[in-house]
Parts: sequence; structure tokens; C-alpha cells
Amino acid sequence: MPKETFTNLPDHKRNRILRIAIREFAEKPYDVASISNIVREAGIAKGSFYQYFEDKQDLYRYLIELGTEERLNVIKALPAQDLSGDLFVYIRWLFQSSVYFELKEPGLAQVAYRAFVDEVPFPEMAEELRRRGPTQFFKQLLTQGVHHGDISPWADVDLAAFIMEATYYQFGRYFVQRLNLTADADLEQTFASAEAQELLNNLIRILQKGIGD
Amino acid sequence: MPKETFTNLPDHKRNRILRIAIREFAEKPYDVASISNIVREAGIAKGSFYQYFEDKQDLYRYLIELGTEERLNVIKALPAQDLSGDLFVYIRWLFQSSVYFELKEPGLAQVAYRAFVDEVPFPEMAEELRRRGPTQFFKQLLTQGVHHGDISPWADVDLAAFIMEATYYQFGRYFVQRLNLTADADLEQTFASAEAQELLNNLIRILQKGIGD
Amino acid sequence: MPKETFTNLPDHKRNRILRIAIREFAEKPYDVASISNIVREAGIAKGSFYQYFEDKQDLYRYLIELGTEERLNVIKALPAQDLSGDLFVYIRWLFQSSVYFELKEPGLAQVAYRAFVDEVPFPEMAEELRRRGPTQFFKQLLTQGVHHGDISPWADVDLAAFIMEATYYQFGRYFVQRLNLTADADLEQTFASAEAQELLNNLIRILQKGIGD
Amino acid sequence: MPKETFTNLPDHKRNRILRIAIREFAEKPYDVASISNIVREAGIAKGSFYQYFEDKQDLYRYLIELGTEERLNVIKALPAQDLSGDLFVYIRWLFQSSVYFELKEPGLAQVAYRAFVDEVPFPEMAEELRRRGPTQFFKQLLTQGVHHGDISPWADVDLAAFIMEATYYQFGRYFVQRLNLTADADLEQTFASAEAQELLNNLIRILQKGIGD
DNA sequence: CATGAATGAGGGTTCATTCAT
DNA sequence: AATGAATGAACCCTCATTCAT
Repeated sequence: MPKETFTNLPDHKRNRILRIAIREFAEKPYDVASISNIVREAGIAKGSFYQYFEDKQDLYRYLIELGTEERLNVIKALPAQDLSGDLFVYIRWLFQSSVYFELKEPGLAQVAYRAFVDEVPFPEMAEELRRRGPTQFFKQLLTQGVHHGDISPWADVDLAAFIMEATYYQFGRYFVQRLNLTADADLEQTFASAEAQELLNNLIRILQKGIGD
Repeated sequence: MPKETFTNLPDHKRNRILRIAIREFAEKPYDVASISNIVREAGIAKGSFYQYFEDKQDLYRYLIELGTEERLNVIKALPAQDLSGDLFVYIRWLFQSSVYFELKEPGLAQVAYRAFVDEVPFPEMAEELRRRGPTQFFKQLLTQGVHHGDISPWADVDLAAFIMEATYYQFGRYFVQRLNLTADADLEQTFASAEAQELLNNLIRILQKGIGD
Repeated sequence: MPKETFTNLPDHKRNRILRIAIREFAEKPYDVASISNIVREAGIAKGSFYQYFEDKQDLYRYLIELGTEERLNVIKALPAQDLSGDLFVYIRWLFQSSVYFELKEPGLAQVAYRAFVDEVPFPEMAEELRRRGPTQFFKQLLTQGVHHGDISPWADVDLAAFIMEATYYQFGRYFVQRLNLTADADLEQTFASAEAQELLNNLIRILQKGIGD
Repeated sequence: MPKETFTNLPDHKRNRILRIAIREFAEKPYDVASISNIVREAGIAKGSFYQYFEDKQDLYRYLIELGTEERLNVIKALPAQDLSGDLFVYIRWLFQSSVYFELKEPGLAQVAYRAFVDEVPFPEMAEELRRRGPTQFFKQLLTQGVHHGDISPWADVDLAAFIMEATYYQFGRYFVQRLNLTADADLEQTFASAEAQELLNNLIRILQKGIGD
């Protein structure tokens, strides 16, 4: 966790540093991301960085933390969705929240994505990420769905969770590219658009009913 | 591309170098993979490496090339599957070939996967990889499928191609992990097993009919 | 020398800082001892340190000074020993006082010892330490001893002083280790013990009569 | 141990680097000695240093090794001295060899001396040095001496070994300073001089018979 | 054609010291 | 008087690449 020194920084300076750090860790794998780059771009002294953070790992862990926090904030900001109804309505809501996050914090989203695929070079963290990751969640969700009758009893729950997760991870970026969005687009309006709604509907329909005729 | 000096190398030496290089680039992101490591492990002189390859990029490009070639070889080695019949039979065959490749050349598969997620640090290549990637192919396939009546007319072809691609990229590794396979397993036997066949069937069934009840 | 700000500090705070500083300079060579460590452990601000002391050297010089002062205090606190009697009784008393100091102020003793062996990185001070060191004192002592008939007329006074000094510097630590003492042992009792008295006696006997048979 | 790269270096270059490295580690404690200094003074690239040595420790260990080797060489070059005769003749020979070494390799002697007093920052090595150090040797020597009748039966062997060791460590430097020698003095001639012989004789006489009258 | 020493920029990190508050 | 953020030089070490042999 960053030291107080960092927390006490004036907002614009702290945010500038964070923005640059996020970009660095979003663009490059952990080992390649460079503190030297960050301080150069942020215009601060190398020594200052180490007043703010314990070390490179400290910054990185903080960014991951920030990512999960922000993801939660985004979810909380959305109209809540309960689990008791149709499971696919809930899944639709999940994917939507993921896209919301991707649009609001593309940098943090990319850092988080990297944390999964790059295999972070400190094992205990990799482990924790795996535990907190969506895989287990999807499996539970689908198992429940089978009991409730929303999910086909013949479906291989483990396999289905895998497909959903693979899709889930990439969907945000697909959404952005497909609808030609920019980060500063008005989020509410974007999601209210017929195009966006239809895209989400189609995604869910494919998951639910497949693409076969 | 490697220089003639490399092509002229005795097979066992050339292969040894390749094997070690593949391992290195499979284990680490491009910038972290180390020529020093490779030559040390391969027991060749640093200078020799630069007689064989222009530079680090050259070797890397060659590995990527090798990967796509081997992927094709694997596909060609499989009993051909024509496109005229049921599209899902063909798709099943596609996924199966992907898994075959993953099992036969896990190193190259991992290098290719990294090229996709790590975003190689030389943009023109990233671009090229994206162009040659399976997305376009899947789109064409599905568009044809709509005409043939295999694919639902209401399906969003672009979106469906995205889902298939997202799944396709990861499925090899999922398959290996799910069935607890090792690289040296007998491929034919592995695929002949009821478990493997069932897993592939389930994957296709989900794509075709969804997981909804 | 410390600034007034330091002298004006409440005793417990000043002493706490000193205690921690002594430990730091006792454990590490001058260049490795870290002001950052000291202020962190003492719980004072970096800036405060520089209100108390001119710089790192200033603190260090003060500790050396403190060491010599304390050494003198220890000697003064011991029952005085006059020089008119047997010289070896006086020398015994000298060595005893050295051990007393080592036990009472092991930190300061170690700092002083380091100043001797590490060769402090500012030459003028090294010079001064050498000047004020015990060598000259031992030489005078022995010269007097020759006149009084306590010291053999054939003895090389300069050489003998060297041997005594070499022994003197290390004897404190040897004593502590040999008798398995801890810093908080009761000093009076420790020295009253037959073992301690015998060790001192033996030391003097060796100096006086040698180890030959 | 240095890599082959270093062993293969032309003599003058290898020696230049060694000379500078020895000076650096002779002048400063391990942590303060600086590889950057060494390469700057030696006029080689930082990277080159790491072609020659694994790391800082590697160089340091090598210097220690070199020191013990050279010490042995010096001893072997002296007319051998057997242990069967008068013990003090043997001890005289020991001290003389020590001085020889100090004169021939003052830098290495100082590095070795530091290794003992500075408490090298890698514990296993400190341990080994302690084991191989002269303390144990002196104790054995004196114990034997007691049996042979050369050493007084009442002498505290442990204490006597301590005194001898303390003297032994510093005697080389004392000798140099006392006789006003320079490193490039003719060694043979220096030792043949009446002054030097007398100084050694006096040292032994003091150890054997003490300084008392 | 093979070799492997040489290079120097760049990496993360620590430190004594300054100075505005 | 006390604070603690800012600084930048220095530390050890790694790397891709070159080039003389």
C-alpha cells in the first residue's frame, strides 16, 4: 500500500502519477513496466517515487487493489440486480457492468486483465487473484442455474463457465471497438442506445440459445 | 528471418537452439525473454547467435512464423474436413485441431498466445498478427453458415465470431487442464477417449444450442 | 557538536535518540550507518535531525566525544589508583577500567573500536584519534616504570607499548566473551568474582613475566 | 571465483584490475567498497566487470582467497621451520612470516584484516574465516608448548592465545611503521638488518619473559 | 563460421541533505 | 522548533548488441 506521503499529495499530482503509472502497467507486462519511465513522464524525482511507494510491487499491488475497488464502485453505481429472477437477466447485468468498468477505467481494466494472463511474477498474488477471480463465481452461478431450471441439465457446467469467462474477459474491449466508442463518451447515453442494448441482448441470446438454427 | 548460417546448421543443433528459444519466449514476455539465457542454455556463443539471426526480433518473428506453420501442419495432418456438410461438424473439427496443436507444440502455442495478450512491442507485427488472426475467418464461416441454414438468421455474426474466437484462443489450455493431460500423452489415444470426445461435443452443443433450458 | 536544539531536548527524548544512534554506529561502519534508520527508529522527523546536528559527521563526532568522556567517567568512578606503587598494579587497574567501560557502555565502546579499525572516512579525525589514543600514554608509563625499576631495563619500551595497546583494545571484548557476561550483569559482583580477578591477574602476570617456563 | 573471462585476461589488465580492487577493499569496509569506483579507476565498462565476476561477493571472496594463498606462498618461500625445537623460535618464525606478507602484499593483508574485524556481511563466510583463523592455531600451539615444557604450566592458555593473536594482527603494521619501511623496500635486506632482527627478538623475549624486572 | 570479451544504457533502490510550511 | 516531501547522485546488476580474433 502506498505510504501516507502519497495519500497526502495534492489531488492533481497524485492523480497525474496514478494515471501515468496505470498507463505504464496497462501497456507492458509487470517486469517490463518501468519506474524510471513513470517518474520521467510524471516529472518527479526517482527518490520521490520511493517516498510514495515501498517499491515497484507496492505500486502494482495498489493498482490491482484500485482496479477491484473501482470495479466494485461501478457495479454499486448500477441499479442493483437480484439473483432470484431469470439467471440470464442477471448474466446480462454482469456483462453490462463489466463493460461499464472497461469504459470508465480502461487502464485499470487492462492492468487487471494482464494480472490474469501475464502470470504476475509473485506467486502468492497470482494465487489470490485466481481465488478471487470470476471462474469460481461463474461455476457457482451456473450450478445454481441448473437447480432453478434456467440452465439445461445436460450442460457441462465447468465447460460453460470456461466459455463465459473467456468471453467475459474480452467482451469489454469488443464492445468498445464494435460500437466505436471513446473513453470520454457519455456512459449513460451509450448504454441507453438501441445499438448497445441490442448487442447485449444478442450476447445473452447466443449464450442461452446458441447460434444454431 | 534466420540467416543461411542457421538453416545450414546440423539438425540437432538447430533444433536444440529452437527448443530452448521457444521455451524462453513461452515462459516470459518478449522484453523479459533473454538472449543471454538462450545462448547460455544452448551452449553456443553469443556471437554465434548473431550469425544465425539478425537480432532478438528476428528470432521472435521466426518463432511466430514457425508457430503458424506448425499449426497448419497439424491441421493438414488431420483427416480433412470439408465445409459442405453441417457447419458445426466443421467447427468441431476446427477446435479439435486447435487442441491438437496445443498438445503437439505447447511451447509454440504459448508463444503465439503471448503474442496475442502481451501485445508484442513492435506495432507493425501486432497489427499483422491481428490481421492474420482467426476473426475474419470465423466471420466468413458464420456468414456462409447463415446462407446454408446452419446458423440462425437472427444471430449477430460479428458478435458470434467474437465469442468463438475468445473461446478458441483459450480452449486448448482448458482442454489440457480439464483432462489432466501431459505433453507426451499419446495424441491419437487421447482424442479417441470418450471423455475427450464428449468434451468437444459439449462445446459444440453449447455453441449451437446455448446453455439455456 | 550538536546544536543547542539538541541540548535543550527533554532528557528522555535526547537519550532515546542517542541510544538509537549509538546502536546504529556500533553495528555498522560509518558509511553504512544510516540517518534514515535512526530517525525512523527514533520516531523523529528527518528534518528534526538536521535541527539537532549539522550533519552525519556531526553526530558521529559527538558519539566519539561521548565515548571518550564516558570512558573517563568510568575511570573516575573507580577507586583511584595512584602511580607511585608497583606499576603492574596500576596497569591491572587500567585494564580493569577498560573492561568496566566495555560492560557499562558496550555501544560506545564498539563505536570507538570501529573508529579505530574501520578508519573513519574523514582523515583529520582519524589523525586526531590516533593522536589521542593510548599509545603515547603507555609509552610514558613504561618509561617511568623503567626508571622505577618495575620494568626490565632491556625492554624495548616502544614495542612493549605497542603490545599493551593491541591487547588493551581487544581485552574488553575478550573478557566479556570469556566470562560469558551480559551487559546487564551486576558490575560490582562480576568483578568481585574469583574468576574475573584471576583472569586479570593472569593477564598482568603474562605481561610481567611472560609465558615462557 | 572469477569467470574464465577474467583468468584469460592479459596479465597487465588482470593485474591492474586486481590492484585497484584490492586497494578499494583495503580502504573501505565491504559495503562501502564500490564496484563503480573500481571500474571507473580501472577504465573498464561496468558490464565488463560482470563478465569477469559473478558479482561483488565473488570478487571479494576471490580477494580473500588470493590473500590466504599469497600468505601461504610467502610462508613457503621462507626457510621452513619445524616445530620440534624451541617453541619460541617457531613463534618468532611465525611473526616474521606475517610481517613478510604484510610487506609483500599490504593491500591483501589489509583486506584480510578487515574480513576479521569488519564482520563480513555474509555469515557463512564469517564463520569459515573464524574457523580457519589463527586463534585455534595459537591455542593448540600453546597447549603443546605446555606439554613440551616450553610454556609455563600456570599460563592461562586461552588468555595467552588471545594476547598473541591481538599482537599478531597488528604487528605487521607496527613493524613497517617502526622501521620506516616502504612497500618497495628490498625484503631480504630489510629482514637481514640488525634493527629488524632485534625487533623480532625483543617481541619474542617479551612474550616469553615478560617486561617485568 | 565460431568465438566471447567489451560496451553502456537502463533497470530498481537507498541515501544524506534541503527547504517550504 | 518541528515537520516530512523533494531531490538527484550513487549503488549493484542485466541486457542486447558489436567486433576483433
